[in-house]
Amino acid sequence: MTSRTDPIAPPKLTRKGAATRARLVAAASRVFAELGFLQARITDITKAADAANGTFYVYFDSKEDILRAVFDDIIADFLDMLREGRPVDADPVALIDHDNKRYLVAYRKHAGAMRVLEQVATFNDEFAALRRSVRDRFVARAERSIAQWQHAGLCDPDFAPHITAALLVAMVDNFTYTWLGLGDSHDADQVAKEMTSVWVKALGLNRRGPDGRDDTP
Amino acid sequence: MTSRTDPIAPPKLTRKGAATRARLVAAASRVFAELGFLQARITDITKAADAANGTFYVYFDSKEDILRAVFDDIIADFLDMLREGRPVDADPVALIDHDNKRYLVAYRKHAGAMRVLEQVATFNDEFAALRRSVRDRFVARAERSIAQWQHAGLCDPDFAPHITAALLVAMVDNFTYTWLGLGDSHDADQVAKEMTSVWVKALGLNRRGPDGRDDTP
Amino acid sequence: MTSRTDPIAPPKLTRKGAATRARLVAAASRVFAELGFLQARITDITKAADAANGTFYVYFDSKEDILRAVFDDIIADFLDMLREGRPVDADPVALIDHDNKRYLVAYRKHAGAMRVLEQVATFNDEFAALRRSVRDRFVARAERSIAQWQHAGLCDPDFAPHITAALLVAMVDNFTYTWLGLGDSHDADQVAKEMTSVWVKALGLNRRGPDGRDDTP
Amino acid sequence: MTSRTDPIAPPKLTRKGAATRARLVAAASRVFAELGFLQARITDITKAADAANGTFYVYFDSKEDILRAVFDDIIADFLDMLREGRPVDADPVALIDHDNKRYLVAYRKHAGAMRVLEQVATFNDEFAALRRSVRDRFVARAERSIAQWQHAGLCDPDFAPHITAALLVAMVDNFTYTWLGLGDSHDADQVAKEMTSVWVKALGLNRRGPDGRDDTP
DNA sequence: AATGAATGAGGCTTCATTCAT
DNA sequence: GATGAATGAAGCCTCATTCAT
Repeated sequence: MTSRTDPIAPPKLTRKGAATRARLVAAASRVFAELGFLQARITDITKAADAANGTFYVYFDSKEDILRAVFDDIIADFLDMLREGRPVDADPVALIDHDNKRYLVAYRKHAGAMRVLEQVATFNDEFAALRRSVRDRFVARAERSIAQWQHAGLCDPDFAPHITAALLVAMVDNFTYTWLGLGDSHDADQVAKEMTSVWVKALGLNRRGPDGRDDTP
Repeated sequence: MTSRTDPIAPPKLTRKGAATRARLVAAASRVFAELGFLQARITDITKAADAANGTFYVYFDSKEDILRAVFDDIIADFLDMLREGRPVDADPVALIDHDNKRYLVAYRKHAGAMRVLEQVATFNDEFAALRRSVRDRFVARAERSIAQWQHAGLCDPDFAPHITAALLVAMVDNFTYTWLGLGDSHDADQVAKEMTSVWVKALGLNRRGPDGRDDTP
Repeated sequence: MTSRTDPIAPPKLTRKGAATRARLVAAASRVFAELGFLQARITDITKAADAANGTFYVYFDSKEDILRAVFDDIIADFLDMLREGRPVDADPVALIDHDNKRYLVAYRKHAGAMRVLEQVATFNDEFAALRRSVRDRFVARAERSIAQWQHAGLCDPDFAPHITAALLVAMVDNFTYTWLGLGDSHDADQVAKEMTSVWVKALGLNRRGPDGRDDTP
Repeated sequence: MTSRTDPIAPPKLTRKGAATRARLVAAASRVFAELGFLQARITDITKAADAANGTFYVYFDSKEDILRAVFDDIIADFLDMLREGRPVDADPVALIDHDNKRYLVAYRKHAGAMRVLEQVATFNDEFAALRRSVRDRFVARAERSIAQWQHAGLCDPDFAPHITAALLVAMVDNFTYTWLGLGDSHDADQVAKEMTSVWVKALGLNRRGPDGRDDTP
């Protein structure tokens, strides 16, 4: 059951059809965020989209299918936000700080959807894979950076990059989930600061000033 | 209708009744671990317990109710395992190392149930609260220790104990979930080592040798 | 499925057994009156009798069976109350007045059970027959009296005794049901007075004084 | 959840939908009349309507809900039949005679439904209220007429209109139920005649001839 | 393209009754 | 005689999905 959004077989939609489809996706996004995937009924979605029940199946094969479409949009935006404005050639600390802050911002924007993804991943293999792929991407990026920094003598050489990256990503990921997804209350600035601080200390990064000298006390 | 597991009104069961109830709970534990909560049907549980369908309702009101009973046992054991053998008066590093290792061992033992808890917590408020309470307990303990260490001058004084504790617990919690709950592959010894290492470095702990001298290089 | 109360095959009960059985019947009477037959569960009865579930089936075959036992007692008492103190050789009016009043008193005493009978009679042939037999007894008695009075020239000769008796019994029966069974509010003295009045006028009875003279104005 | 028959929020049905709904109501009417409310299963209704099981729940929430719809139709027709052709300015006797006869005709037409109402009223408060409201309407009308006649000097002034009206309505109501609802056998003409006769005599009505003179013997 | 009616598989739950002790 | 655990038939109801316009 391939998604209608499968780029291999792009469906030809009239302008009106595309609009209806988009309305459904937007409605689904709202409904899922509010009720969760399990609780949401097809009817809730079509009602929210002001469409007839049967219209749903003109564009989607199943609830999973429209969720896929919802995530297509959201995950793309989520990833875009993370890449956006990433400093080139910045020192490690600045980079980590930027990445963490972007993550928090992006997560806050899509907290509803992320919570849904967290839910669906617990019982659906496909979305478990999607959820994992998002994480793996971060782990891989972090791992790459860490290895580089180790190689360049910018941080401790004595730990396994992969596990450490996985640990730190788990930290960011899950803390953010409980905070923004589930409603733990924390001060945003402090969170960003401490989060970066843990990374920096865990990696044993030497903070370099603008002149390249190590300014660790 | 109150749960049959309500500690306020403990039902008086004959030996036989208690045995059947226990068989159902054990069966439910297995079935939930294998199929997940959502996928599991009452019938799966009674079949696994070799009981008639209606027997289920002699002891439990609903799938949620028996899950509660399953968790009654498992969470208690989980927490017991964490407390077990905790060194008294050990230095911080040894303590952290112990706690992390115990956590991993306990989690491995109950990985199935923990995965179920993770699932149910995404759509059921009661179990979301349970899941959170387990976490909060760890956060609180960590926070308490950290504050002590800060006060005693054993670790960095410059960070907020609560957020840092929450971050590190999130790390352990979620890494363990993806590793033991979802099947990421990692080397157990290495995980324990790096996990503790991140804590130690994040907290800026001074590792003391047996003679009490700071042996940080 | 014959009742355990079947007089043809009287069960031999020990003193203790008879007591338990009686406790169950009494409990059933209360429970049925409070919840109605349909709503009442066997469990409600045994609980009210402070007996174990299975004990019920030591003495009764089914819910219908114990209801039969409940009615055995109650209908007998109901009929006894009606016969009790019936004046011999009284004039028709006094007789009618007495019968109506006794009916109201007896009904009030057993209103709960009568309501149950009314309910059960709507779906169970056996109890429909019981309910009808109670009524038929009254109709027959009234019809007999009326025919006598017609023959004796004490009332109008121009109406069919059977239908008129059935009409007047329906009136008493059903008015009493809605009043005492369902909770319509009326003044008891007034009801008795008007009820008798309708009978007297409907039958065209000549009220005789103690000296036997017609005292109709 | 409000009933689909809620007049406040009338559902917009297509012609086809309305037809299916009507088929279900008609089927329910038949099934209830034949089996009684309690014995009837949803499946019996959908089978009789030649519809799938789930179709029932497209239009109704429960067995009670469709019964409401059945009664919506039937009670309305029942009441219409009673009003139909009521003589204006007729003398009391003619009016009573007309009302009684119409009642018998209307009841005969809807005997099945009335028996169902009698059943459901014994355990369901809503329908108990409906059943009572039908009766109260008659009592109120009778009471009004009686009071008028008393005021106009057309009948005895010495009795309480409300109780007497309630008594006479109980008579008609319940006699008719046992006769047409439960199958007592009586001659229709004779019933109507005696029924009216009891009313007339109970009320002490003076039968006026065409010239307005009292023609009571 | 859009509609909304129709479907029916599937799981839950009750509780009268039976059983083993 | 008394117990209380065990049973399973029976019917309800939901809702994703299909169908016919």
